[in-house]
Amino acid sequence: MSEQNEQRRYHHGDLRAALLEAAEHSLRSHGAAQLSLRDLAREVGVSHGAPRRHFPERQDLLDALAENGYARLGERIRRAVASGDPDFAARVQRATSAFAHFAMENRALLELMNAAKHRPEGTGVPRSAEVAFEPLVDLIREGQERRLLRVGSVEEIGIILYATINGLATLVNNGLIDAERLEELVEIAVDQFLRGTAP
Amino acid sequence: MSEQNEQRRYHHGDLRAALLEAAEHSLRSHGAAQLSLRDLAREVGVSHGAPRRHFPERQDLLDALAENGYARLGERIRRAVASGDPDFAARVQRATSAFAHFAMENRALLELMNAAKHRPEGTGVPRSAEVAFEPLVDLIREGQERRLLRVGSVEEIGIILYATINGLATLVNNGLIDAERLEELVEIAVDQFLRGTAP
DNA sequence: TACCCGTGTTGTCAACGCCTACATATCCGC
DNA sequence: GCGGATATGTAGGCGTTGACAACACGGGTA
Repeated sequence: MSEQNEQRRYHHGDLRAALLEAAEHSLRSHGAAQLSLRDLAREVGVSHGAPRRHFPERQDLLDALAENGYARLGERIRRAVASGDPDFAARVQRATSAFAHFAMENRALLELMNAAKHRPEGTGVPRSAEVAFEPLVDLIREGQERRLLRVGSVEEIGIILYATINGLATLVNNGLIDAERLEELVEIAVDQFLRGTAP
Repeated sequence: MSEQNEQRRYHHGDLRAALLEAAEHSLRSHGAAQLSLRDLAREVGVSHGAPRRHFPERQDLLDALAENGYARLGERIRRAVASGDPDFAARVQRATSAFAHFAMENRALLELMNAAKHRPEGTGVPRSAEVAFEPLVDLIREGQERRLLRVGSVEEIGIILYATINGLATLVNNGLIDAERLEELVEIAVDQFLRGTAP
């Protein structure tokens, strides 16, 4: 098949990926509630029934988007922790700042990630979320081992830090804080966090 | 009109309130996405077009629910602060614990309150949200005045505390933490918060 | 070659939000 | 209390959606 002829070969080739990409774009510009399977099908150039093969229900597609989001968020935090000034507090600040930037660049996606509607069995989304937590948890474990933080449940303290940044981002997302203030608020919050968990 | 005859007087009497009540129930049992205006109309016993008089668009009803939620949350926090052991730290713990309980008893509502889709002009929902913040902000202001907390922007510190609890509740809501752990996590978070903001 | 099965198409259904035209009740100035 | 203005509810309809089923295509393999 000639790749230059984009017109309608019967089989799309990689419909699943194409749908996810279109969905990501639609999510970004119109929000999850406005996202329509039939719209995506039109955009990608397939019939309205085709998406069903890859996402039997609409929620399956939303879950895939959320999972993807967690993977990217985790990777981004991981990179932020690894690069730059190796000072511990600086790395924590970079990690949370990376989170905040991700949140502002992917507002609707973050809301989707925070939605309660994921598949109940859900080894999918929750699992990918835990992977995104890992770099923060690792950082806190390291801080405790190096006696920079007081001892305590590493996982619980990591969750609290994650929740704080996520909560601030949520407040920006629904218009209760201006976006420009987020960076500063995160900085203050992390400052307080480090003082509060100091040995 | 005989009040005992519940059947179909042409005018309902207080349709707006009846719709909100039915919506609250539907929200609780099926979530905001499943909430249907026509369903509510059926439940209340009016025609499918009637709700439009009180909520021209579906989002208007969701906003009203969110606003109502903020009012109740604020009131609840206010009461928690006022009653019981007057020790400062104890009052902060009670305030946040009240928040956590509200969150667990109104999961779908909290998600709605955190949604980004409120009316843009929005002197409605954001305003009512700020009212809900007030008791926390007041508490922090008092702490600073009594030299129990280090000085700093009262509003910003209040927002951070609110965001932390809200973030933890969100993690419970989407299944990343077990609900039973919330109380303990909030307690730890508030502990850290008080240490982090100590003078 | 012949078959199989993953993938895409077509047609259908019930439900929804939103709209308009119309009906009925309630309120307010006379 | 009368009568029109206004608020509130009804009836019907339009276009869109998600989900479903029956069918069409075509690449991979025995």
